[in-house]
Amino acid sequence: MARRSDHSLEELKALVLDAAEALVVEAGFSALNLRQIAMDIGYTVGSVYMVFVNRADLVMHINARTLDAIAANLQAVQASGPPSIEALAKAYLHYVSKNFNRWCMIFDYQSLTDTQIPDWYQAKKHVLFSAFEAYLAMRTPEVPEAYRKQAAWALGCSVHGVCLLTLKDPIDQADLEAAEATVNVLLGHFMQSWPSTAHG
Amino acid sequence: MARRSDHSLEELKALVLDAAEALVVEAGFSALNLRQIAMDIGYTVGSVYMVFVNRADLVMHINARTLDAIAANLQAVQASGPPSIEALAKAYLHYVSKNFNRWCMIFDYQSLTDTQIPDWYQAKKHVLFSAFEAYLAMRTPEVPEAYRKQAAWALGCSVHGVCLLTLKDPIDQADLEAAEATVNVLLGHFMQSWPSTAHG
DNA sequence: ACCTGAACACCGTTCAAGT
DNA sequence: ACCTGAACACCGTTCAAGT
Repeated sequence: MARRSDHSLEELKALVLDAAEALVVEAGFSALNLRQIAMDIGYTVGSVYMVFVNRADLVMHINARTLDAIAANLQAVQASGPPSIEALAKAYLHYVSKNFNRWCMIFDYQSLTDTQIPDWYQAKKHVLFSAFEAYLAMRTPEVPEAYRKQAAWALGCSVHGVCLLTLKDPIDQADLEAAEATVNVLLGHFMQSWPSTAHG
Repeated sequence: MARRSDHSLEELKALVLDAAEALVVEAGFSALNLRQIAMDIGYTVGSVYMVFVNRADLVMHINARTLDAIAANLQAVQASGPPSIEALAKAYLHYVSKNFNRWCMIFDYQSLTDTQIPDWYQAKKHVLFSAFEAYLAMRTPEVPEAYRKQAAWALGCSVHGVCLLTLKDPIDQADLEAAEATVNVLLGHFMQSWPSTAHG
């Protein structure tokens, strides 16, 4: 069987990615099955290895999309209103609650791969927190950059931790509201004493 | 072959648990292999199912041990010095850094099981944050309990999030110090404006 | 009653063979 | 050059058969 005129390798890669993402959204990380993906797009398992080196690589590329989507979400919030750190956190919370399975898989990847995580992927993870940093820079430009970065990292990790421990698989409204309330308590107290004189 | 005089079922269960824990500590969640465990303790795979319902159940019981160990650690810190929330957080950080693979598996379990997580296990996870709550209760008894609980939950989630995003597999001293610094920034700012007048 | 060992179903991954 | 399909190694899980 010669090359299929149906799809280029680029297109095949996109097909695999889309099918895999659909499985994850539907039923989570454990449902990401290479044979299922191949069947869904009308190819066989071997073809998946033409466009991804292995399952971990596929997972990583789905995660990259997820991280990009979150970053775009946060940037949209920043662009479309007065600067507010509560609004940023709320946007993050909402994305997570609406895309829980995809979001969870970001952490599954770490225990999945034995090889070194590539730099471009690591960088994407940090982009998430640049929104917080930009907010702090705008509000308190006098604070040294190093301290500001650390504070943004602390806040990002915190909001993240609240999501992880407060939300669970079938997200209900109560969970989401509880997470929002917790985040607001956290940000409220933190920002009330920001900036501190003790930075440096 | 009749019942082995070697071990009672209780003892067999402990053998499996110890062997499994050793594998996880050594090489992480993905190394937890039932055939390997059986070989290590001189039984066959089937015997594991005499004392655990399945792999997820075994993982859960290892996690329960881990959570108990963390709780004991935090209680020891509280008992052995002046109350300090920084000391509590530092103890948590140190436990995580010294038992990283075991700690990580706590989250792998959630995406591992399809069945409902039992209440006694869910409760253990919350015990982690009771240390923070006890500290807040001691320091500011006038704050309403509900608000205090929420603040403790917020702080617990935050410290947790910092661990998750700052520490990675081979823990080096630099990572640990960065995590400590981040946590100190966070707790410093939060406690500086605690209690707020806006609680309720 | 306890334990084995082989079977089953199902993975990810590879690769010689086809067109 | 692209794609298949079968094989391989390795899982978790089950269970009839042994002692």
